Amino acid sequence: MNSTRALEVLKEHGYKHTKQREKLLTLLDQHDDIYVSVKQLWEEFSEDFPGASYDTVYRNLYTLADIGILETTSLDGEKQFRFHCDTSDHHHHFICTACGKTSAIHLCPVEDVALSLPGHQIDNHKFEVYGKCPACH
Amino acid sequence: MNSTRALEVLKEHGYKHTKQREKLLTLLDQHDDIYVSVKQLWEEFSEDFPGASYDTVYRNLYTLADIGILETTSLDGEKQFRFHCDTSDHHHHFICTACGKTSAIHLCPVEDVALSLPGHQIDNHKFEVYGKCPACH
DNA sequence: GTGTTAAATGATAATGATTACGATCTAGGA
DNA sequence: TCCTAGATCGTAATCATTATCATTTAACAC
Repeated sequence: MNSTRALEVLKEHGYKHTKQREKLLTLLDQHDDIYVSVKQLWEEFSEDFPGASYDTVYRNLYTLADIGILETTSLDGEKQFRFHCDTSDHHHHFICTACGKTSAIHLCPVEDVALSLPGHQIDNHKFEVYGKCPACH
Repeated sequence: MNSTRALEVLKEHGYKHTKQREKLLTLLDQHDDIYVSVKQLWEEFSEDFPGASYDTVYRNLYTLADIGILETTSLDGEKQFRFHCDTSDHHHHFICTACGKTSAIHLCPVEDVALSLPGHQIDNHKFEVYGKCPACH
């Protein structure tokens, strides 16, 4: 997923193309596969839009997550955002706790778990691995 | 883990035995293997200690988690607590989103993940499965 | 049992993330 | 160009978490 494609998806969902959204998507593009906090994005955003409402950044990030453009996680009680991976296969992420950089993990045990929990209805799951990426290690 | 053993562990760590801590542990005992929020515990706690400080419940829960008596998770941005499992083997949890009840999951893919991420230093990981338990299903 | 002291609690408020709301502005179609 | 729904701004409310400090209390020595 990238900003160009994201703008199309926004349109498909009836959302308008605004300068603010374009800027926000550009920022997300720059962070590529790195999780970024609302606060950091708002700070970067404010360089181009002085006095920008925190709510604007916040609301748009949640909108983008809602329609599947972004994926989120929560680190230390703070939500983090990044573009949703393009790959169609189900996968998870290693997350570097130093820089936020992520690496895909292409194995998931949830199928096996389902077998070991008869009578349980499984709605979703979370599997994340934390540590230091090669660059930060 | 139960309240009796927990009081011993508290003592081992140099913490005092107070009526409040005893009550809190009793409450956790009653919830057994169910994740409970600070707020709910504080409400139940307040029945015996009217006007109890929220901070007392909160602080003690974090202390108990620090010394390994409790384990925590975060649901909808709210921390939840339960007694740490007695079993010494590494495991994870299925969590019922309706009642908070947990079931142990005795398989973990983190070893395999480590192999697929050369150069990464893995510090910890989170694997949780959410859904409805047999009773709530 | 009494006194001492460090720790715990109560009362209150600060902090930070998230969410809400009304007024104003603007994108996009008529 | 005009109109209108949607977006943004400015501000503030809400909620979970954390801090502060005076008061109380558990644990220990005597």
